[in-house]
Amino acid sequence: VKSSLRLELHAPFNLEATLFSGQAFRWEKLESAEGHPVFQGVVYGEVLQICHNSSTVLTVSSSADQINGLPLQAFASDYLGLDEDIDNAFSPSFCQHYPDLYEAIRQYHGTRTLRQEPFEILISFMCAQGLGVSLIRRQISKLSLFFGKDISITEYKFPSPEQLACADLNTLIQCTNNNSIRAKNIKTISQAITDKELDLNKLIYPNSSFDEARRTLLSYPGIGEKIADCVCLFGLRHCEAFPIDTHVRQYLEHWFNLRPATTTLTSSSYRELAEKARQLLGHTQAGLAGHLLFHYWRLHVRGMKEV
DNA sequence: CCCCAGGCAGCGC
DNA sequence: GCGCTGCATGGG
Repeated sequence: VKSSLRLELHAPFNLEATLFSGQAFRWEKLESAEGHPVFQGVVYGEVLQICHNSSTVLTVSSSADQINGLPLQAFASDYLGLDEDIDNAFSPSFCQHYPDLYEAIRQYHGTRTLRQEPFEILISFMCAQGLGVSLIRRQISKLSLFFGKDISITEYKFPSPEQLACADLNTLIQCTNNNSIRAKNIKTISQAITDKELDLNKLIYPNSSFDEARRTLLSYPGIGEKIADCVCLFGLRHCEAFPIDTHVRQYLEHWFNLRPATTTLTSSSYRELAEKARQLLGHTQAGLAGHLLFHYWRLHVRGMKEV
């Protein structure tokens, strides 16, 4: 550990829910003998440890005093989304119409949407099609183990686009749950980034509009409406993105009686449904509100485990 | 054995 | 345009 600091919180923050609500796949909870648990992750090639010491203080330590060109404190507040206006995640009219639901979700008040590394998020959600979280996490760790650079005995940097572009296809297939189509799609988009055909940084808000970012992503094989929205929300800072997966589809129908026009989600019925959800939840923070509902639905209605 | 997991693409109609 | 199916594997 090179650098360590205290971070003052000025609004409610839920570290555990933020790291384990299904938007980050590589964070670990370290055993702590006593006191508060320490969470560890690898971001931009540096080891980051965070502990929620009290309701108003985080302790952050890292293997570097700068991450992604920012001083540790500035990086951590940005990465964790501490500036998000969580008190307004749900509009006044939503709270008025759904008071019981709003009250139930308050146990996760303080859950943020992380601003993660665009490339890692892109590949992670490309690995997430129709699989459970345990299989998704396994794929991400294998990719890091086989192709990323080792930082220490136990920690691996997530691979770069170059490393995946020139990866041995059979080794890559081993990492992607033996799905050769997925492996090939990951290679294709990694090659496009290596060749500078695709620049994810240009798609980060506000460098590009939400519509342009998702249209660009959709032009690559293996990326559909849902994955494009996940990448936009968790990796590209587009807070109006509203990913619709099987869980979201279920709760939209169960709680709000919102249904897509077709039984299998086509592009147009997906977009139509997402727009209806934005009208219900508000456009500016639809992603955060949807993420909170997603987390609550999975854990408390479906009874799934966090990790 | 079944069905479902943070889906996508290709096909027939 | 819509609906079905293959892709893969672990867990309930």
